[in-house]
Amino acid sequence: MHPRFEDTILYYMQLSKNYTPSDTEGKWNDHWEKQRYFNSRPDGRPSFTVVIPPPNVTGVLHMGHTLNETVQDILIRNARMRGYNACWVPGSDHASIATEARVVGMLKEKGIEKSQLTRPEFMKYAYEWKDKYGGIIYDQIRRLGCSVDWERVAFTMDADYYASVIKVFVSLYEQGLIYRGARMIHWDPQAKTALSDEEVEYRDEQGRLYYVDYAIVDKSGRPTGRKVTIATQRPETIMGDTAICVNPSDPRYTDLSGLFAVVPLVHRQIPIIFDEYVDPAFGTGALKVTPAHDINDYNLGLKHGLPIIDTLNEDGTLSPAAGVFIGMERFAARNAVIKQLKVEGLINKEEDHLTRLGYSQRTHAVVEPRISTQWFVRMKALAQPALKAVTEGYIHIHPGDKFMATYKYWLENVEDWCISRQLWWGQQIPAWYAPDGTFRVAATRDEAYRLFSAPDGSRPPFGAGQLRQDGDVLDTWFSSWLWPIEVFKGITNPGNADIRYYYPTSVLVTGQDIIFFWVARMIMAGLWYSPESLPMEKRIPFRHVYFTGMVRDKQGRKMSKSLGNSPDLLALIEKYGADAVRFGIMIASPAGNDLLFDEAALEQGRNFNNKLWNAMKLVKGWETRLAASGDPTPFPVRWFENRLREARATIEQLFAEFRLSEALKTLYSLIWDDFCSWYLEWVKPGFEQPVDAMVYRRTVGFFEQLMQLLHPFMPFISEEIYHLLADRPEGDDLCVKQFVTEGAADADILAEGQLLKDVITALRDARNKAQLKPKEQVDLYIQTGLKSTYEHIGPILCKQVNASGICMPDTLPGGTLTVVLGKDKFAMVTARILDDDKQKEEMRKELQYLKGFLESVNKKLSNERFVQNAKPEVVDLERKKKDDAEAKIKILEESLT
RNA sequence: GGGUCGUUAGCUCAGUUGGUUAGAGUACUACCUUGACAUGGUAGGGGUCACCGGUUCGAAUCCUGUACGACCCACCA
Repeated sequence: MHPRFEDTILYYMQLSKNYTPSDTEGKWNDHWEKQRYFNSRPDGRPSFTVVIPPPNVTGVLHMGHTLNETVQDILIRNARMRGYNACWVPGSDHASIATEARVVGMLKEKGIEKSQLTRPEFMKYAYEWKDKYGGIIYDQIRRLGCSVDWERVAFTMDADYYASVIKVFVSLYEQGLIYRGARMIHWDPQAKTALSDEEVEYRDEQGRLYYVDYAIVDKSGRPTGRKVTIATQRPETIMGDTAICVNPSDPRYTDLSGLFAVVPLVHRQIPIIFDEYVDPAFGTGALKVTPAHDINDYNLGLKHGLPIIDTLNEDGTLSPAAGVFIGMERFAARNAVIKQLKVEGLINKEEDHLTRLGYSQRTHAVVEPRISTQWFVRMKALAQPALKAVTEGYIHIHPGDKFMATYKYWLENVEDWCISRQLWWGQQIPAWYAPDGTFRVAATRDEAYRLFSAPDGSRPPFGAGQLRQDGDVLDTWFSSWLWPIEVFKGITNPGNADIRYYYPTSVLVTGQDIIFFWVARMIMAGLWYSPESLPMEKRIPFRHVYFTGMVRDKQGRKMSKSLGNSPDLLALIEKYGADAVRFGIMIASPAGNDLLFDEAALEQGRNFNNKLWNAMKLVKGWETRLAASGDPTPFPVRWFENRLREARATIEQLFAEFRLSEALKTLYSLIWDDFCSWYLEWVKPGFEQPVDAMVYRRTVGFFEQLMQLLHPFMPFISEEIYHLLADRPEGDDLCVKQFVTEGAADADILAEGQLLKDVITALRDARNKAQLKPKEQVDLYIQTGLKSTYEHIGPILCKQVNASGICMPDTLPGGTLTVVLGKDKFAMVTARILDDDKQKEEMRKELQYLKGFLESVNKKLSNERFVQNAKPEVVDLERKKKDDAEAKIKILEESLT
């Protein structure tokens, strides 16, 4: 006996008017988990594996996550119901810089500066933060109905996971793919760390261009009276200038050869250099070169052997090397420099200038180009196979190839990846420095110490305790790129049973915004760390990538905290129910398209819940008044059986193409229109009339199948209704009920059903237009060549258009409500006199339309080239259209006279 | 500057290899509350498929170009 089924009868008697999600969702979550339906272990079935894109432990889930998790759950539940061993691994990402920035902010509010804390003290706060927000995220995932295996929760800073990251670092270093060096990198002065190129976001902004005069002197420093004006947006960097550069072909400046310029404010003498790089048309055609603070200037400096003067501290204040305004914040310093230059009369012009500024993705501080010693991954070697995996079709990207070009371009032009971060929250870089500054890379201090030994085995002249570990941590993506492997311990315990069974994962569902950060790098890592003996299709981390779009608000704006347009997921679940939230977010969300989030869609989902609930109440209500079965299978049952087969095939096809919102739309229409509006109305008995027992049994069967199809999308209500429809033995839950394959649909029966629907609609329309009240009964006469068809759909037709009965005479009675559909003509005789003129008016309109239609068809058919070139079936179709239209016109014209 | 994608009903979107005078949801209009559901029922109105040109018997669909929009990439101070 099902654990809660003893209450069913009582529960049924109390069935509420509307569906109440909060009564069922917690109950089913508990039940599914207790039955361990979501827990997966390798077995003989094929695996279907999804690893969750681990949310950052920085806060709560937003609507973008909601969309991604819903898509994943639909795929996982569908697979679970189709014979796969479905495994969905949940987890979260430590999100190094993002979390550290939030923790620092939280501490600041408490009046604690990070600089006052030791590293272990800080880590303690960070772990507390992680536990708090990780818990919130997991609760949200559960409330949404996500069928993840909670025994497989992974976190990118778990001990094993940490070890895997270190192991990968060491091995890439040993393979020469990681190096340490001084390079120009992007610096976040707020977080005081280096960033990768990908972590910088650019925004167009209105800047200002200042024209500054530099005096020209000869090589012994004597004034020449000549001056050069340069244009700059960053006057605060002039103290770092080490040259002035002009284009060698620029006639305005040829005389400057061999002369020097004097840097304003600091009065340092710098050379004039010549390089094609300078565009004579921009500004004044003269460029100040500041190698420490601009990537182009850095490259110019390298080429011309210029010194580098770093005038900024790590926090963005001016360093002693600046000589003036030391310690002043960079933007304040800019204003101070401008003011001083004006005092000295050296600024002769200012103008607005559109520019692009780089911001730190996480702290939103303006980044500084900065020369700094960091760790890098050589990307070229890793990129090659990753490119091949996608271009050669081992990994399929959905939708279509929309992102292929982007992916290809990035990999073909990829730069080395700066992976060191000057932070504490993350995996600490396993490099160990001797007192003399040399280092070795190893997973442990002892191992590193051993590496310092001379080739003859003699010990180094210092103790292991004197080794100092690199203080930096690794970029968070340097750990998450291992996610699909290490959640199955594929790096810390290679070749184990899990990794062999679950890897490669089946599909990765994620936002298109992290295609470079994560998707491309996971492919690199997957290929690099899978045994080379395996074929490509076993080394890729996933077979399909499903990109979801960005969730925006109704007005198309990005969801953000500052705009306050990002709804709270739990509040939405409270208000509409988890199924309705899932429905609402999926219904208008084709892969890769941005989704304009509108609560109206959730309302539609809630209404759909209610519709299902009431249909269940209707069907359950028949249970107590069953009559013995009469006829062979009645028409509505035969029709819906085939309609269901047809829709099932469509839905399976849409799943195969990852067109999930289309599948949901198909299902929605199947349930609401075909099942509720047509089928149930056709088989519904009159008030307090008995129901054919076989019809009841078949109807319950249909309902179950519909709930099964719906289950991946709306798991809670479908499971609830499944159990309310019948008593179920232990373990018979929709959640794990396997789909059965059925035969093909019978096209003839579907066509008859369509005819019936069309006739009903046409007759109802005529009744409406004649302003007949629903209660006014008519006598129905039909003139048709399909008498046998109308004989078996007749009773339904009568009920649906409120006719007392049907006659099929050779000629129809006059003075009636007349309807023409195809080659059939219908007449409804009413108890009262109808407005004949109005009816004729309708018929004339119809006639006019038909004549236009016929004309267009005739035009085609009289075109010889059409008849010659078009496919025969197309021509036949046109001929048929012509016949039908002519027949209908004839009937209409007869009726009018 | 380079690239990708998009433009179909008031709004959000389908429209499969070119072939019924273009479909759905939502919004809108009219009518309907006695028996599943007004979070509902029945029916209806609504589109020159962004624009110009081309290919074709035939174009929302294929091709040139234009306009507008979104996104990505790029070292022009």
